[in-house]
Amino acid sequence: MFIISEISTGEISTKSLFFGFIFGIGFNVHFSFKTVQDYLEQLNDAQRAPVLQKDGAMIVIAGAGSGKTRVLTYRIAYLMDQGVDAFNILALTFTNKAAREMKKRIAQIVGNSEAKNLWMGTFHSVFAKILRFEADKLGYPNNFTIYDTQDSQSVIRAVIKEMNLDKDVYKYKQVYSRISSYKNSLITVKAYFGNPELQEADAMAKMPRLGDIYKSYCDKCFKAGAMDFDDLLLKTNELLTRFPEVLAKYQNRFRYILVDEYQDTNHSQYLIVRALSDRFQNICVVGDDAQSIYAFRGANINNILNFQKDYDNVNVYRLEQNYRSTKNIVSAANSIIEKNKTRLEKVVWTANDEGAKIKVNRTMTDGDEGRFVASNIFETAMNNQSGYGDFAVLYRTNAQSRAIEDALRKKDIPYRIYGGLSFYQRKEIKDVIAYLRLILNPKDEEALKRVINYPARGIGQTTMERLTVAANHYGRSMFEVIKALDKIGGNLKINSGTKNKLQNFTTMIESFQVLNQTYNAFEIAEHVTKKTGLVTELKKDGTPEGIARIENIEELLNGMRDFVEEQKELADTSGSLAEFLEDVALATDLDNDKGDEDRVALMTVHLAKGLEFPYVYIVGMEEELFPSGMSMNTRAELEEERRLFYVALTRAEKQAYLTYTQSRYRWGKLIDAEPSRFIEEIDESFLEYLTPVTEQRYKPLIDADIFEDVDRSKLRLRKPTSGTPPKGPTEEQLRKLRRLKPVTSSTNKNFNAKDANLSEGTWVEHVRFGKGKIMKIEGVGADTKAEINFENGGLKKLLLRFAKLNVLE
DNA sequence: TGTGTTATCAACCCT
DNA sequence: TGATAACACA
Repeated sequence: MFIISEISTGEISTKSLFFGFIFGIGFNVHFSFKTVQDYLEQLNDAQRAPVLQKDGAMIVIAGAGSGKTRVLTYRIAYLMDQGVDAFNILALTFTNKAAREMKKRIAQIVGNSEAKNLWMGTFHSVFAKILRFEADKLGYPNNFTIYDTQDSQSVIRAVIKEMNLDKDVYKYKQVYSRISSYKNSLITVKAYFGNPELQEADAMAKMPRLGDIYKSYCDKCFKAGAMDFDDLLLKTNELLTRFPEVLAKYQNRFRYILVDEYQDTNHSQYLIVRALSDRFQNICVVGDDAQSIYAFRGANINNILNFQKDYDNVNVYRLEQNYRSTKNIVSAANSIIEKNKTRLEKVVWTANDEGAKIKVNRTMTDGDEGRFVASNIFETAMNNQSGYGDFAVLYRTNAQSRAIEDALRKKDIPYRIYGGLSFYQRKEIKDVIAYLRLILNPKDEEALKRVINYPARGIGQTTMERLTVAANHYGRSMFEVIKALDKIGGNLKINSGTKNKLQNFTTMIESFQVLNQTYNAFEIAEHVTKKTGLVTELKKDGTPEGIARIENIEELLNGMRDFVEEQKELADTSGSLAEFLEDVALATDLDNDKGDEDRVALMTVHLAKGLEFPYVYIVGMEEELFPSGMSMNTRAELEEERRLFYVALTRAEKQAYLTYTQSRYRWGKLIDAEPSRFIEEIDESFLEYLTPVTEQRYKPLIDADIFEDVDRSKLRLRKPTSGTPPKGPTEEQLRKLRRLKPVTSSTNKNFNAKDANLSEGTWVEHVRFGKGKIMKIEGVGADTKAEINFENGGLKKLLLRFAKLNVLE
């Protein structure tokens, strides 16, 4: 027992010896070997306290960068050290990636073989697993398909069409999001029809048939043996409420529950946690109300705000020391979040260096903005000898990535875009996946519709419609109808040629099913891509796009091979197709990240939650964009945008940049923009303006960049269509540009109302509000405000140095 | 039935 | 602008 002799710490439980033993053998025989106690010493007092409270309910309010992941990992390790069986611990995280990383870290402390037994993952993946096990109780097959958003929306579109409803009134995306929010609030179809208020609300929104759509949608999913994302939570709730013995089983199993990012849980998730923790009440939730950014998809910030009321004797812990960022960044972020009214008391501070001020930069166009970011990254990387992996560009919407990408590419700076159209959403990938889905669940109508005639097999629209009718009539899936064509074919008007084609298809799928019993995911997929003719089809195509698609399929296959290899190392899994598909269905964009590339990261602020980078560029700091124009109607919405900005800013370790432009292409049009109010909200002492607000850089009315951008957009056209003459700015754009030459400088600090020819009684025109008369001017310099009565917008008070006004003669 | 072109429509954040 | 549905045509 040479290992034990190395241990110098006084009190060690046998368990930690045991874990240490495994750890020592498994990882490093020469080791500097550590015990759980050693790790505890790495925590500060505030972090250690929640780790050491073994039982009971507790909430850890963790400021940005305060080491909450450490607390969670060490708490789990400590529980195991105290004799809690890994099988009895459930840890729910926000992303799969977070779960994987945490598991890895725990394995380093307690040993791989024990960590493996932890239940750790996102709500969706953990309960998908449980549902697979218990599906029959709810009438679902245990090989149920998980529909993604596209699948769900496609079903809804079909329902709307079937019911002969006006698709302009019943917009499928809107319908989907309404249904989704019902599900997240646990309003089932039955509950919906039992609640006149809801029906009335939908009627008011001109969608009186919403309930019927909802019902039909659920029926279709059920028949297809499919659950959508929201079902994974809704059905779990159903399972736990309807079957007390099942509830008891999982309560007994998950004696210790930990929930990360608790501020972003929705009602459905909240109830699951409540139910599971009800018996033992060993519940630890971690979160930061200041970082709650998912209200738009049903997250309820009240879950964290009210946690103390939900359990007896809740201990509240606060992590307030930030280890990530400079004093400047922390203080700036604090000055922002203070503006929010609904929040828990907490003071984030740091012992780190003062650091550089946050740099604010203004440009003329979004193209300029991209070029600024690119050259700044280039210079900073050179000057500080940093790798490109130290940089992140964060934006509010995916559409903004384009200008940044263009600029980075021109400078040959390597980058990686996260999110957007993810790998698994590409057509060719979805096609392969659809075949694989059909193998496991032939009732999966969305998958069937997708591939039954791709590659072309001569099965057309008419045939499909006839099959749909028959499927509805017999209450069977299309696959089953095809199988039974010989018996019912007569009434279907499907000729024998078509019948043959259909049956060839089902026979092919069935042959795959047979193979699936002996081969792993990778082998099946390779066989499928060959046998179905998918690759042959793409090879025929021959275009660069077609070749890229083949490469993507190859990448998918490589990914599957890796997956199978990885699963082999874990004893309890086999790398089966079923396991792979579940992974894919619930994968997020971050999950594909290997993290080993030295590239600039481009992503939305939402995606950046939980990450950190030395240098962060927050671009598009403009009104209507950040804060988003769609989220400025209520105080709650605006506060969420502010929290989002808080999240963005607190990603930065050393240096943050805020950039905005004066005009930007949006929706294909050049529109003008004003700087975001969030820049103003930061205490000025933390900011440094790179484009001094006093300096008036002369810009010609028609900026060269504008032409450049217009020209580039033309170059992007794949096929230069014949004869269309090159277009400069349209007459309308020119008119707008002329009109918009601001009378009041957009950033002039020494603004003087007289110089701008503004006085009480002057008639002016505003870009958005139109014509109006100045009623009153108040304040001096940068703070000069005017009260203007707009003909269409009513009385508004505008800060003149930002308002773009035109004097009307 | 398949293909190429035109018209229309939507446009954030995401498991 | 770009994605996709609808449409015209071979």
